Amino acid sequence: MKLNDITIKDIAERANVSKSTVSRVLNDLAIVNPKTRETVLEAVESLGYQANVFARGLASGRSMTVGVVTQKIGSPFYDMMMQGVIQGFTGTGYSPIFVDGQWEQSTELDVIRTLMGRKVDGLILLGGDISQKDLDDLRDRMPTIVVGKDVAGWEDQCVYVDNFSGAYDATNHLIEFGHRDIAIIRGIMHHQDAIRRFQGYAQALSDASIELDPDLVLDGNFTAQSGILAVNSLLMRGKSFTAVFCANDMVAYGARLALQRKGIRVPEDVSIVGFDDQAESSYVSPPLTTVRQPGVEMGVVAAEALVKLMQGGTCELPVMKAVLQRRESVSRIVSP
Amino acid sequence: MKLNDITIKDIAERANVSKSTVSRVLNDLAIVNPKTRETVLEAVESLGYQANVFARGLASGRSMTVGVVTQKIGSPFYDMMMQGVIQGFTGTGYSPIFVDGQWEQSTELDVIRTLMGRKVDGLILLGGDISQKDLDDLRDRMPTIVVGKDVAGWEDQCVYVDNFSGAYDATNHLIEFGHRDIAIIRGIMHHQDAIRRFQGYAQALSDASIELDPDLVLDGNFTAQSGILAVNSLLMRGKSFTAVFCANDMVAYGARLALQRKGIRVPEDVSIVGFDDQAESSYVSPPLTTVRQPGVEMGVVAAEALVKLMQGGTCELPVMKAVLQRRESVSRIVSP
DNA sequence: ATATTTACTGAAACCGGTTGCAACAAGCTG
DNA sequence: CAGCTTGTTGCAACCGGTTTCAGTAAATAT
Repeated sequence: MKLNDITIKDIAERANVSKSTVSRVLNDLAIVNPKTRETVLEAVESLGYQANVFARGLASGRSMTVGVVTQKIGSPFYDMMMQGVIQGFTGTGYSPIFVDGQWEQSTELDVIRTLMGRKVDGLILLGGDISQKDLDDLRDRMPTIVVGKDVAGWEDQCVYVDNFSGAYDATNHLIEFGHRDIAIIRGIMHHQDAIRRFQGYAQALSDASIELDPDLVLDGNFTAQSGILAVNSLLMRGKSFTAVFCANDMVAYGARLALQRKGIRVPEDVSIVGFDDQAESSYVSPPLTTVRQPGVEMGVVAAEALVKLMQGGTCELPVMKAVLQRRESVSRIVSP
Repeated sequence: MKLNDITIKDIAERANVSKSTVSRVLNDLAIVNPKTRETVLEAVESLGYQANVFARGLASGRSMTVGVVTQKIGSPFYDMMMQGVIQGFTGTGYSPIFVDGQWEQSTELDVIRTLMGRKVDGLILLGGDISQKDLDDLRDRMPTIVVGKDVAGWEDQCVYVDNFSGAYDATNHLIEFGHRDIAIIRGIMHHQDAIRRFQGYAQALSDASIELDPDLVLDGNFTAQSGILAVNSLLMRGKSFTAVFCANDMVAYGARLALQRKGIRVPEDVSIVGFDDQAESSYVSPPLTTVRQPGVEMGVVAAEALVKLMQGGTCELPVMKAVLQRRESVSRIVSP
């Protein structure tokens, strides 16, 4: 807990060497006599020396911090990724600084500006809406990893799950269980994931020769409230359906509640599938069948990749799989 | 998006003044001729100058960053507070750095060390286990705000809710609804909140002249899984009970699921109350009666207070109320 | 008119590291 | 033994700001 005002000069004096030598030992980027090295390290140890980040940053240009732009702190999926990012950086010497883009392109550019002003060594973008051009510019300036969406030409620097196939699998699961009238509550349709998920849904229907019924396509905004609204409007219109595929788990919670309020049972009367597999989904009633996105892992992987990138290496990003978690919110349709 | 390598020297040249004058204009801590000032500001504007944080930090000792120690990223309540903290700092010029203490005293001290090495200007501790002595030491070194627990002698620097009265109210609500055999699934009992909540529970029982039955006191660890375990063990022992007060909402989810698995209905057969009011609780089935902790607000308030503290002022911290949210997981007992 | 403030500005030291370059000793080569 | 590496180290410049201190010109006091 001791705060030390011990500088490199103190170490130098204590070890009877020059500041330069101490610096060399600390960064081992030059050959130092093993004995000298030992002496210096002892001095460092006994005085509890900790380098001043500012001095180091000023002199070297490196800051040992990375900027992480998230979109909405408190949203389950982004939180998972943040958790992963922190995890991925612990022990590497880099500290993440988190900023919130709030799903606003201008805010996002603003906060990135701030981060650059803070001289971060690298950037992790969790989702986000900024233009391809700005992204490309960014990449020229500093190591950057994008998480949660794929960007054209950025194959090596993107960590994302295949939303299309996740949605396809989910929809297909419903179809296999005998469902034909499958409603979808979509996400915000200018988000890539929302689009991909819708495409996966449409493809699965098409592959099963089920015509996509526009009346069964509802729009939402990833919140539970929007799930409630969507189901209510569906019910109001008297559309018949036996299953709902939701943009994410929160929407699924809302949808389930809205159904229950009308006396419609899940899954006996209507089946529900979500997307994300947030922590609560295993424990709600009924436990939610959903597509698991490995948010934490994505964060970890992104952090590790960025470290490699910042150290001048290249990184191999694994493909992340979205896998269907079958639980109890889907039931088999008994053919009449 | 432009990255600028423009230094104070460039501004000085452009404005035909010295570096010192530019610095004075930028920090306005000395009288500068309005005309000179104008010229400098124009130069700053037109060149898009942004001060180098390292140089500034090195010279002034201030870093404009604050350290935030959380306990578990991804845990709903801490996430709410983090969200609030970020919110509270936006626009103040300070950036928060988040680190994770992982509920380990030693880790916590470690990460605080790291933060000090990064020369943060202030510290926000979200929860945490470090000793009173270490806390006191810390406070001597730098502005510190503790969130989520009360510390003796730190009245002006703690933001916390009254867990005791929250738990008291929750338990009392159950009593008023006719419950007498009220089980409790406690949190980790060396956490202050867990202790306070238990005390509130005990007091409410005592005030209603209900004897506390040790067999109805179960231990958990704030996870849904521990809620399941607790309920199962309760059921196994054949104890009769009509209500369960849970350490937090996650535990409540687990408890509900375990009951349902045994065919016990909530709230018809057994009532449940949680603590935290996380976002999902309004939408689960049945919507969970719980005690709302204003996590986001607490974060905001903490950030604002710390800013005042760092600027040499003092701060007035409002008392945060934990208020009972009555929803549908509690039912009235019909007296026989 | 001279002395003394007052208002403003610049030179230079300093913050605590990193790094290019010179220096010096020891070991080799011829 | 002179000449040249090689290994190791220190000196000093530099990174880009802040801040002390002295200095100048104008304003006020005497």
